[in-house]
Amino acid sequence: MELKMIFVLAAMESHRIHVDKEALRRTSDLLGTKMKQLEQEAHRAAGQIFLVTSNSQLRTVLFEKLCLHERCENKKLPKTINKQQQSTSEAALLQLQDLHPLPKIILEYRQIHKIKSTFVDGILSCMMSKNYVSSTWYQTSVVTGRISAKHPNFQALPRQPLQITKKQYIQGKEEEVVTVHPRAMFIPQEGWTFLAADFCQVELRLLAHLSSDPELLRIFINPQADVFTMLASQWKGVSAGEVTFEDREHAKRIVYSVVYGAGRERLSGILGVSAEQADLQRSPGLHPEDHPAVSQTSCTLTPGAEINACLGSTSTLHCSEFIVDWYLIQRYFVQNLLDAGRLSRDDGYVLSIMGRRRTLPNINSNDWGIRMQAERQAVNFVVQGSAADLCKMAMIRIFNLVSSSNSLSARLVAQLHDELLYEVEDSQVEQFAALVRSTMESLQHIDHLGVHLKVPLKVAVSSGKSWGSMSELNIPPASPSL
DNA sequence: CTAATCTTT
DNA sequence: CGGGAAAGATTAG
Repeated sequence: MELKMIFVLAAMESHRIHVDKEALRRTSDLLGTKMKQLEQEAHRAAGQIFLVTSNSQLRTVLFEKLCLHERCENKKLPKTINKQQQSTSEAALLQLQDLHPLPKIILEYRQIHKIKSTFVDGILSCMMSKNYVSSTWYQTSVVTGRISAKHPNFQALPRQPLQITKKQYIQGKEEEVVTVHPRAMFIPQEGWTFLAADFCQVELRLLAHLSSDPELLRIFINPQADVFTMLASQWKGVSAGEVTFEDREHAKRIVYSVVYGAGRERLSGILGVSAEQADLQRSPGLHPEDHPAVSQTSCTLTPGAEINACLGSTSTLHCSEFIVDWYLIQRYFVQNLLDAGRLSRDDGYVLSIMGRRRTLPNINSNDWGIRMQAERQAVNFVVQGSAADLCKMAMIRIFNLVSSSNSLSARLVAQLHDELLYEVEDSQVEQFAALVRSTMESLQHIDHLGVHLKVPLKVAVSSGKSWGSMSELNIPPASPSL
């Protein structure tokens, strides 16, 4: 499979992705002036001049000059990993933001700085005198078998636009809100359209298959609404239609965090609850040595109620009429992998669905922390690695179909792990969309590799005239047998 | 929780 | 002056 991938990646790498260079230059200037404003505000708030990008200088201002840590003894402020210094991380600044104006300014500055340096100026530097980019793609740099991209890292461009308020110094003008969206800078060539095909909840479907959890299987076998939307709607107590992008994303993070073994600290952070709040009761019946992450913390999502994080209780996240015990899935998944022969303790390796292997020498370590980390990596590898296998197979099959076609001219532009981005001639969009979707969904069964997933694969297709403005494309479902 | 890349100090 | 580690941002599940 990886040998066949070489041709796919070579074709993708030689494709020129057009960029609106002028728009990129304009946003660079815009963000530059905004950052200068924020820098001045920061200096004024601090009462001195300092390098806003330097965390060590910020630490001096925040804790030695303003002594903000002395004013929040009830809160626990994060420390740096190595030395036991006060951290200037996002979590720390969020704790401090009500005590002083400076933390908020720094948070906004960092957000804009990241966008400007990496996604605006960074992309510009990848273009030199051209008006297009071509990433370099790697097949061997990710341990799970995913592919990665460099210069630019196409897989890490912000998905959400950034809103910034532009201060107007012209009399009679109101403040102007401008949205900056790096993805919108990428445009197809004249007469062509971007088409994206996304494997829906692919890792969760693989988790259902690999764990054989009946409730999780039922969610995917029955034609259902989006799982994360359902979870988010019950969590927020609103209808599915009212769930925002952020709500769904939050629910998604909670689910993946729990199944991949997040501990008390991490989970409380994601839930937006302090670790102390998550540390209320300890159930005497459980032994933390056996299942540290799960027995220390678990979360309950009940319809219309807010999230409770508490120690020792079992965690269930209700999903409409389905009640999925994510905690239980997490707890027994390592045993599932051992039973299925996907994880070998004796030989210290783990296998993906298509036989990709990762060695895990620490799976038998005497050090509890090291051993548990290897177990989390085992769980994550089987799911993430299997998803990577599926996506690579899809890329190869679609590549071969296009190559052997007389009419199709679609080109692969990028791969975003579970999503394929193509550039298609306007007249071929619908035909190609149907082909991509049926090819991807057919990977539920791959006879010669012995792959037979217990749940169907679902693919969502969208198209647009820029990468920043893609809209769902409704195509008739594939009908293999009539 | 897992897996990456990129920029700055 | 430059290599490397650390921190903190982005992405994907």
